Amino acid sequence: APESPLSSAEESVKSQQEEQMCQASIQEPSETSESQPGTPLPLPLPGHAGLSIQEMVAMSPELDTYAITKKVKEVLTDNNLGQRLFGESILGLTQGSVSDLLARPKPWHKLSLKGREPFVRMQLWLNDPRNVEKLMDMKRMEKKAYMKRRHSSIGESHSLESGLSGSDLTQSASPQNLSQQQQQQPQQQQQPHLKKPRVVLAPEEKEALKRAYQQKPYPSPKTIEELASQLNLKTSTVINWFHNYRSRIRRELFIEEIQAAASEGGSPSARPGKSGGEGDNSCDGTESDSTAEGRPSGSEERKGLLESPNRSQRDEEGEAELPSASGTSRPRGGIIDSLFGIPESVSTATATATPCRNPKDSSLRKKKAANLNNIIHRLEKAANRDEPHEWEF
DNA sequence: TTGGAGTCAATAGG
DNA sequence: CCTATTGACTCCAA
Repeated sequence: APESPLSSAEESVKSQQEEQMCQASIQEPSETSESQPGTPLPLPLPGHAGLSIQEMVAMSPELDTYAITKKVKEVLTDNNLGQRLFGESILGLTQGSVSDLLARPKPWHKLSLKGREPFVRMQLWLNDPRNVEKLMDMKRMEKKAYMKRRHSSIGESHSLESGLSGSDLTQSASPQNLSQQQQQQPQQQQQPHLKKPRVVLAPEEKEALKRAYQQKPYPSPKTIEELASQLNLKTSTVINWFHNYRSRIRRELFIEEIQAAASEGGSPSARPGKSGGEGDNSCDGTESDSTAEGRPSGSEERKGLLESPNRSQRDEEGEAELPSASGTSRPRGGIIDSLFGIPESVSTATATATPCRNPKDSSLRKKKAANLNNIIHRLEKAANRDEPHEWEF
């Protein structure tokens, strides 16, 4: 049993040594009851020397988020466990968030401390030999509770809203999120039930916004107002749209970055065939002549994500022992080291074929261009200059 | 204030 | 049921 060639050239970037632990505090549930070996607390984390997760996150070595999510997805589907259950009981997140995280994990080095938390939890969960078993138990319990509920309380109604979830998991809002409830605008709100309509932008509206984005990823308030009135949308909707779009575009870039890195070197290379362009409007107004590549600033490094093509990957659950922990960068952390001792399954996963799909390729360029615009925007801002024209006053 | 990071939660498809 | 998408909101830092 040879060890994995490993290597994974660690990079020793400047990595930020964040040792600033702020004493917990934060919002721990402060639940009254507590314990019970192995049960339900909202965010149960095995003993682990009593470290809080935040501490663990701070001490965690670099994790391969892509490999982790891949493995988690595999385990969940293989065992018919849903994202909702997993998210609420293991990560303390809602289904939608879990879906997003699993589908588009950001690279470790681009995550904030907070953003790393779910990945640390996932790794911890993967390391737990009884993870699946435990989740399945919860599933059963939930079902039981559900059955009981609908059987006995048919005429009863304690509902106001919030429907299900009754389960026992209780706790859904573990992390920080209390407060806030519904805060309706102080404008005529008579009945507590005025659901917000949930704006749904029409395809043409999205197209228009995307077009505007290509033109100016960071529109001025004035431009935003114009867009809003032209499209007949609330200003805040347009603002939110830009925030969200920028953020999501950025994330896709990270992903492509990962895939590119993963398939560097020997892989058959990406298929140039661009087939299918998917509707994206291909219009682009912005053109920038220079697409000169080259990393703008030396901010990022070239991560050594290379992996070696593993021949076979067998997966077996169970044992997860790893002889020695590779000395990743973090010096300290004996316990941690073992906690994160990657069980092989995960580390192996990485290598496995990355579906080098290059679904959309044309969009890549656009995204990169947008990224450049982003940088330009910042530089301009730093230089204290804004849009050239708009000096009016 | 502005922008970014994380999430929530409604909702569209399966 | 389950998962994916996405507008809106909270927190935080510059």
